[in-house]
Amino acid sequence: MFELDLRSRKPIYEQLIDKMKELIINEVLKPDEQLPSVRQLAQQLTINPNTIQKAYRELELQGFIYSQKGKGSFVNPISPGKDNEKIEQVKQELEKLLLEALYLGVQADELHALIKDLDASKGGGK
Amino acid sequence: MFELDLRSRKPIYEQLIDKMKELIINEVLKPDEQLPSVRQLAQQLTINPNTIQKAYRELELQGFIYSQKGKGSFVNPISPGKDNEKIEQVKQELEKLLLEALYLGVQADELHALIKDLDASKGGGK
DNA sequence: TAACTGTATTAATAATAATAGTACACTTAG
DNA sequence: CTAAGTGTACTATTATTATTAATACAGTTA
Repeated sequence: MFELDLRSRKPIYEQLIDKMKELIINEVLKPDEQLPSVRQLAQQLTINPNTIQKAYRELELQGFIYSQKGKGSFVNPISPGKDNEKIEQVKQELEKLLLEALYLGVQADELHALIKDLDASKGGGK
Repeated sequence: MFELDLRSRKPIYEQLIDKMKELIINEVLKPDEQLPSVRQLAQQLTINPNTIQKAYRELELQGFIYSQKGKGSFVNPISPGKDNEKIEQVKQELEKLLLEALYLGVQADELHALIKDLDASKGGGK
């Protein structure tokens, strides 16, 4: 389910966070679906449970998952209009990247087309 | 010219890279304009010259600046159609962020509007 | 020549990432 | 209730990376 690059300069727990976010955003992991447990995933990836926990803690902070003692960790269903801070943050990052793309010569038309495609395939599996 | 957060978890040299890219992309720093020297900027920010050098080296690798022994470091004018790898990389990051925005409920229309604004103000100062 | 530039190297320290081991509280199936 | 699973917390240790420090060298320019 996960592929890690142990020799990357990017910390393992950050790679985990990115992969998880990707799976959640692409709805491979559905709302309220249970994630692999800290120990189970650690064994599967042959890394330390503490590293998994660090990733899960961060994902919970960012609002992507929720955890319950004794039960497990689950995908957090988005509550519209609730994550205003997060949305603003993402918009800011987007603005920076969009400016960079335009600076590099990417045409606005191409960006519009990209959005259109992504929006169309939203929720539609892949 | 630069504001650093020394107690941030983000390394100083990465903060420097981000600030520089921002200034270059927003054309506050013009093509072929000379950047502050390694030692000068280090003294101004009261950090080590090696840290500045590390940032400059990375910026050069990423194609944003070029450096010449004995002369200085300068903003690299973009050469259209040359930075294909970089463009692809930025597009990939963009796709991830756009998906996240859509997942959080941001409307496609809003994204289109954002691009339109950014594209319109391109090169027009701020 | 003198005073700038970038660049390279080595060493030491500070900060962070990752592992290891243990413990506790909670949930659930038996 | 018990056993085995869950998340969570904590301390300690090691490995990796970031940062500083001090030089040194090569090129440029007034």
